[in-house]
Amino acid sequence: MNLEVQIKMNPSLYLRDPELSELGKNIIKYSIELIQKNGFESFTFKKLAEDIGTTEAGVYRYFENKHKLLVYLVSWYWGWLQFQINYQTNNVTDPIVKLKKIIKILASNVEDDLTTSHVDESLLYQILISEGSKAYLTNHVEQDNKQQFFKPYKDLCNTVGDMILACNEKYKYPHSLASTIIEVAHLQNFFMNHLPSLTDMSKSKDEKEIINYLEDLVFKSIQ
Amino acid sequence: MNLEVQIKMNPSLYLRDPELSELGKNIIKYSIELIQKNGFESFTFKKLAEDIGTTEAGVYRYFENKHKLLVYLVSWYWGWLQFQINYQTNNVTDPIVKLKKIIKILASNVEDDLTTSHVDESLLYQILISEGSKAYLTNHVEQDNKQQFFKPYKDLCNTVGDMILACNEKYKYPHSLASTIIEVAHLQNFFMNHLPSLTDMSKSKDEKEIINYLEDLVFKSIQ
DNA sequence: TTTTATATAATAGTATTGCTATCATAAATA
DNA sequence: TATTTATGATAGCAATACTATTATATAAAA
Repeated sequence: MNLEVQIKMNPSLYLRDPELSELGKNIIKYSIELIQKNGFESFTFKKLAEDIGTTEAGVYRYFENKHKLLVYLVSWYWGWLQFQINYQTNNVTDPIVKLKKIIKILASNVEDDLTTSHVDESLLYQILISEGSKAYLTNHVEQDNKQQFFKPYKDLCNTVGDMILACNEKYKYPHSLASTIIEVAHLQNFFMNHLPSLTDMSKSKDEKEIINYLEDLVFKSIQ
Repeated sequence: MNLEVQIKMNPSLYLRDPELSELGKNIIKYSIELIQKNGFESFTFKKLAEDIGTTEAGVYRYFENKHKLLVYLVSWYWGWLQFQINYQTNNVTDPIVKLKKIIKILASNVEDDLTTSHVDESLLYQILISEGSKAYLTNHVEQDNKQQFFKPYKDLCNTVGDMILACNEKYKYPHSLASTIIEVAHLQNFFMNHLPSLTDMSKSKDEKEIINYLEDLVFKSIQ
């Protein structure tokens, strides 16, 4: 038996758990491909169903609508990233080294994690960059928040915030700086690739330049 | 005759210039109200037409689709803000004072500017916080960019970047820091109001705390 | 084994959205 | 006065965002 990493998901996000059937796993797999390829606006359950070889009604049995599916994917990603961060910084004791490691993970292009067979993390990372903020930039953000849809994101912010405080317990804005790092990592990546004049990254489009920028920003901020 | 501030707009954004007719001005005025109230996703030209007292086809004569209208509003805002910044920092010589002033303008709740009768800037500011990034977070960002849709935004980033360099000409990331300030000002405002645990702002929800955070971030970064 | 619950496929149908086209009329301009 | 131009009114159409129904296959429970 293969050891598969399981990310525990909020059941309010789905009607039927997509991890528990082939069709469900295909919905996840193909929706990631389709959203990454054509963007969230042009993504429909009908197109997804055609790609999978099922019907629109079949997809609706798993997810109420495409927004819930997006929130599911985004939550899954943050849950997976939390796991990666815990795993990769587990044996690091120096908080500064740890925080640098976290920044690197947040701003690096992700490689496909083969222990999660139905999720291509490198595609999902691209979705997070372009579509991630649409998960919360809605008129119903507060209802969604009450249903805990953003818990994995908040947990990650807390992890980063705690690490900031471990570096400097007197720093006044650990949560704001944490959410800033996470968002700016994606924003600068998007700008670097699509609106480069909004950044100082060279034409090589190397994520390492974003990591350098973020490290400079963070460690000067917290001293 | 009243002196009205006119923001010069990119003609590719509209089919007919909305500033030149009553109907056009109503499209701007009521779209701002409707998007601010119900969010961009649920906004349709049909609902807008009903509010104005015209027909859907009437709105389509001015704007190709709702995305172009959003980009129009966002561009208008950045153009207007550029004007405000130039005007309000005109007589300031010290670049540090000037940069502080800019940060304050970027992160402050805007009051309605009475010299622009068909635009309520305080509502438009709310739209920018919740919907602004959707103007560029699309699959067609590069085509839109080629058509100069984001020029006012880039111009503003350049202004801020120049001021950063005026404070410290050796700072390595003036454009990235500029786009970071602009985006984070809105993001932290959104989080403060809807997902407060992602920030360190108190329950008073005072924008001044965001200004303090940004000042701390910027001036520690550039020394 | 038989019964029964469960998942999926196939199909249909409906309201709304996004958009285009046509025609009549009113107002502004030449 | 003739004519261009903007608007209003209406129609229509393809795609989107769903919901409902029935049939069939399959796996679990009796």
